[in-house]
Amino acid sequence: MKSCGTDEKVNVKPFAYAMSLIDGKWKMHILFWLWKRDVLRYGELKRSLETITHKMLSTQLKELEADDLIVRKEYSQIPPKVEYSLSGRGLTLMPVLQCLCEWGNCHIDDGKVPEIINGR
Amino acid sequence: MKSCGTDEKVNVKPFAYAMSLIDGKWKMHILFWLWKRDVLRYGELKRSLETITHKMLSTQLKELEADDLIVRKEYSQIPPKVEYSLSGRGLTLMPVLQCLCEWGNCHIDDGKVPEIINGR
DNA sequence: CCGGATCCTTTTAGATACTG
DNA sequence: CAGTATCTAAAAGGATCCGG
Repeated sequence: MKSCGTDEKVNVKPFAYAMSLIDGKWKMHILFWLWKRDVLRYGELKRSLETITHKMLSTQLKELEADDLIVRKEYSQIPPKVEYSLSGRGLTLMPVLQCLCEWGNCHIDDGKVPEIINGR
Repeated sequence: MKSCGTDEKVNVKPFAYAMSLIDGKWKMHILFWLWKRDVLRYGELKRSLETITHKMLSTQLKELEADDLIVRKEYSQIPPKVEYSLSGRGLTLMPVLQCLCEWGNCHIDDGKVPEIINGR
């Protein structure tokens, strides 16, 4: 039974809000790797994401940090060393990624041809 | 305890595969509305998404249909009538959206300022 | 090693007009 | 009503150089 009138099953705003934080092209992928590896330096992250460029990585990292989804830890030394990890708030988002991973596992070979996967 | 060697907590490919299906700018939003409303005509969908353009909507719908996440039902009549809904496969993706909605609900007023929300 | 700034190319998105 | 096609404007992306 649904409450008649203004709202149905789900509300738009919480969804739209969550989407606005993660809809950058690489954000989910960055969160994924930080989840998988716990802590990564800038260069490690770049290598993990393979095809991402310098510019993209730094802008996306800054936005994620501004939204308090990741934490940036800078060591004052030369050469510089910067480590990234999930923030507490970022961690709470991991069930979503978990869910997505499970879905991928179940459906990756659905009969459909995923060229994306075979591609590289 | 993690299996040492090649893989850790999670695999990349299932995640990358899932991401590849939903990373279009409007895809998640379209799936969301079809979930919320069950069935929507082309025009209804367009109104629901508010700022989406004609072109975007049709291309994203075609891709979602090609990936078997939604179903397009065309009535042969004049004026034309086309209804969109989630496919069986698309439905299995809803736990992910559910999860995202719940996260949004919990974090939408985290103290952080979501201009996105206040904006309109 | 990290990452900001710049220039330039490619992609994407919006507006408009047109068809069945 | 539900699209497609075309043209143009805007944004994203890549390469490179520089500086802490």
